[in-house]
Amino acid sequence: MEIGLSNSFFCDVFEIVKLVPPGRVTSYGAIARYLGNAGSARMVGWALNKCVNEQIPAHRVVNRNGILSGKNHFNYGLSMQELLEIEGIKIENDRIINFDEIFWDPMKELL
DNA sequence: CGCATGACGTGAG
DNA sequence: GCTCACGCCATGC
Repeated sequence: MEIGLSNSFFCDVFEIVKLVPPGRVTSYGAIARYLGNAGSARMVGWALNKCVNEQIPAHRVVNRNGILSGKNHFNYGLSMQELLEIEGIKIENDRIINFDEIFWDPMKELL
């Protein structure tokens, strides 16, 4: 499995996602901005898609609306919603209820 | 090489 | 507050 792009960005995304505490979630844009790729949030999602490793809690990463946009690609056996609910996150209609409360911003937390 | 698509986000109307 | 349009970078055809 060879990665045809800068491993820095790739690895950084994984690092951030791994650093996300249980019961908390972050957004693609937040990660992208933290990595200096503000506006290129798509690259974050793209990276996660390539990441496909159970070691990466990608279920803690959602879009800015707190919607499980990538639940379709998140086929690890359990649904994205299931995993999030296990961590105590309430979800309804593929959307995080208290998204504002459990939101974890790397810029603010890791700063 | 150009066009369309995608786990997104921001700006304008 | 919501909808439409554009930008972003990489991949696929």
